[in-house]
Amino acid sequence: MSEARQRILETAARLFAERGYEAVGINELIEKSEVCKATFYQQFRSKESLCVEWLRLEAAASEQQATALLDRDLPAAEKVAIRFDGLRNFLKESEFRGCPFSNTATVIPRDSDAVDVVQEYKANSRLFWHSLALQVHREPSAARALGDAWFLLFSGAVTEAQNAKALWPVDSAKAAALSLCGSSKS
Amino acid sequence: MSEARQRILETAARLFAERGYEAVGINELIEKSEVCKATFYQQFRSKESLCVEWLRLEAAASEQQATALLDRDLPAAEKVAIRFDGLRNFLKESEFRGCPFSNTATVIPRDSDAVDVVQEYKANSRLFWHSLALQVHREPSAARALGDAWFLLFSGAVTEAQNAKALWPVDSAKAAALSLCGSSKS
DNA sequence: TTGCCATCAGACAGACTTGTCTGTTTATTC
DNA sequence: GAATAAACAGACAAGTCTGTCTGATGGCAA
Repeated sequence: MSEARQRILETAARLFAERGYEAVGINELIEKSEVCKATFYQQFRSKESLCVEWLRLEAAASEQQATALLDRDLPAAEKVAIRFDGLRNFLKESEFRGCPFSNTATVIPRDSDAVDVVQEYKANSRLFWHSLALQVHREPSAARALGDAWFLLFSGAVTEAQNAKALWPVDSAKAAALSLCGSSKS
Repeated sequence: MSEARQRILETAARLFAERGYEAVGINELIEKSEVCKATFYQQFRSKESLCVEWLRLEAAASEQQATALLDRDLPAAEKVAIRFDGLRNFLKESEFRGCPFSNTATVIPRDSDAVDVVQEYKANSRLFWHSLALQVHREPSAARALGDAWFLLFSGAVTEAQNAKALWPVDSAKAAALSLCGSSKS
């Protein structure tokens, strides 16, 4: 990958995360990337194609993290706690920017390629919670119900922490998630 | 209220809900409202001030609906179910447009007055769930935990139904919400 | 040396945005 | 009938946006 492309992607990741995809213009982006406009359009067909690549990279990183957590030798409840603690840190450090995928999905056209990336990320995210739930329930349908509940609590926590600019949604979601986990262990 | 103002607000409610606040321009708005630009700017200081008014009206309508539901003479679990069924209908009819408040919050500047309206709406929404939870648990802290869990499941369902353009998040959230309700009834 | 290619620099196109302005028309009320 | 207020019509300002284009510059390899 060319150095220019690399710089663009790094800058985009930072700016898009900080202020959202649509609030960052190409002109600011290339300026902060120290790249001229022609170079940008040589590396990326359009702003949208940069968006797709950015989301793909974010998804890949997230995927890796999820797999690593799943593979650790810990009780499922512990992993659930770790996941919510990680969210807590993320939101705190990023000043409650929220989920890049959901946020981006609300501002792009319905037919954008980025929509597919968002949906794929979300599907994988749900699968992560399902896998985790299978470490609690052997019965598939019960595991799926538990996984979905975790997934939705997590998503709700991100959204409402972003809205309230506070951490209580994460704490409440974590508590609820753990209680779902504990109450069915017996 | 002048007829022009009324028409603007009605059109705004429709367009903003359909495509999001930032995707709708003033020019389209006044055209569809059959109102000329000078009239718009006589009725509203700016697009942002229209946004604030729109959200206030939405919040008031939602508030009214919530109060009506709370006051009905039904078991709490039934009311929870009704709330999620209502969400299901809303998403279906609106083609998964999601929560106008959360969606708008992601596209407006952090210092906009609309942010306050969003936060107030969300706070009231949370209070609704707390009130409902108090009909299950007498103990305040347990009720608050249950209410928060419901609130977050609901929020997660809205977000993920919007992303997936599917209804399963609502169904899963409803099931989880009812199981939380039922498991603690004893 | 010659050719190639990525990058730089930045003007430019064209379409959008919100918001202001001037002047005209219409309706209501005294 | 005249005065007042509101709405209409639409040009215009000033800025934004994405994306294209031309031409210069520097490095590398055959």
